[in-house]
Amino acid sequence: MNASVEVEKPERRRLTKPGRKTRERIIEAAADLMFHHGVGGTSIPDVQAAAAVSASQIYHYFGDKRGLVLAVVDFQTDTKLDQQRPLLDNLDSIDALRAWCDTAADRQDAMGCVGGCEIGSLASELAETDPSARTDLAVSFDRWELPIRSGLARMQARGELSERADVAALATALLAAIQGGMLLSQVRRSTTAYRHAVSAVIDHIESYVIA
Amino acid sequence: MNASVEVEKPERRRLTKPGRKTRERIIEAAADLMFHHGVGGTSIPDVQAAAAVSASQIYHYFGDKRGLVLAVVDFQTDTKLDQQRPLLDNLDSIDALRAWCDTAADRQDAMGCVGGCEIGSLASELAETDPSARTDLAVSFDRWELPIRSGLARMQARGELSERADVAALATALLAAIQGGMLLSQVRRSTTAYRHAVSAVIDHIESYVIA
DNA sequence: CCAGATCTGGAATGGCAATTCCAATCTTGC
DNA sequence: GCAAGATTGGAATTGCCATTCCAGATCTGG
Repeated sequence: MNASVEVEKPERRRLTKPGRKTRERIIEAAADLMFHHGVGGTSIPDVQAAAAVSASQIYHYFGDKRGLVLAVVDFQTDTKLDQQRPLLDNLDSIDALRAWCDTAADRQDAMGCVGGCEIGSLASELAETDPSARTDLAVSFDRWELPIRSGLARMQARGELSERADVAALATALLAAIQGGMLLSQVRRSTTAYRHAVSAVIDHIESYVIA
Repeated sequence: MNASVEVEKPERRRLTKPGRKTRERIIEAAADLMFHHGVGGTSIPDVQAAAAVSASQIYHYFGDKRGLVLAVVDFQTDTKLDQQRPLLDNLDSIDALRAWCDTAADRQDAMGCVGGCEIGSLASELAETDPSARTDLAVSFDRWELPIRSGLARMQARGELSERADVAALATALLAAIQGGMLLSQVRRSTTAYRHAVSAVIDHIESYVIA
């Protein structure tokens, strides 16, 4: 059983110290470019310039552009989830849910609603283009949804949420509201839609709260 | 009031009968390709082949690729709104809202959850790429949201919905749930997320219904 | 029917993107 | 410290794409 684990990433050991640094620099530059201009709008020469590396370095570390894109998907998922912690891991009250969503709204306002959601944008662009990216992004959304569901489940276990509440469905609904709200807000350049969307779903969750 | 209509497209008169037909064929082919492979994944030669036209015809009718994309945005908006009628114009009961959303879910299931929402996909890909496309898509979403809000407003005017309900916010929330649900469903290849998302928001709307 | 405009075919152009290659230069385990 | 392997630079290759051009065919109003 551990054989398969070792096979998963055997070449990781072959990365030297400066190599790891270069690899990381490439991913960060690519993630930034792809967030602002889309995957299709980001060329390898663009990444070269932004990361100050040569073409051979990119191909050395990622094989081809698809490989780089997959690395960016992982990076953005880790980054986005990390930046939401510790709020994300403590979504076990209505107030916590609201505060968490408000934080995202304020951050979006701060950047002028440019760019939408890092993961959602990648998902939309890659879903029909790159099958392995699609499955990776499905995992990303699962990782995002899990702490929401866990928080709701904890509320339910504590008896604060009705047994009739389907916490899995509610977590999915909230994530969907976030994604759809972000998209509308990006297009409209106003977080109003995002705020209305998450507010509606959280209000609905609140209706299951046991007074 | 009809003056503005005539001013809107003054060169339309210069399109000859076969010209209009060719133009339409190009748009339909481009819309289909861009839906399945994205705007960036659709080249002019691709459109040429699919529509059986020469390059000069595309440039004759649309100027450049951006012009074609804008035409596709308009076409997809008109098409999507039309295909939802007459349900879309009669969203003035909870049952009507549910039936309308179910129809979309069933259609999505029928195509294996491939492609997501025609408008949402364009929006995500073009929002930061093409400013005029972004504003066009903002209008598209407005056109979509309006009949939802109108239906809710009618319910409220009839006294079926509490005065405390913010019908504009609720309409936005439902549209966001649709978009986010579609995106999650596209990535997961299952309409479960879409169904949960719209169900949550419609349940919330129902909480404002006056028994 | 005919003149002017529209429409069409197909080749040419110029640029850029993805990828490859190879030689030279570091890093690291031993 | 030294070999083996990792890393890097930069040019070269190949192919495709957006766009242009122009000549010939077709259409439409009068």
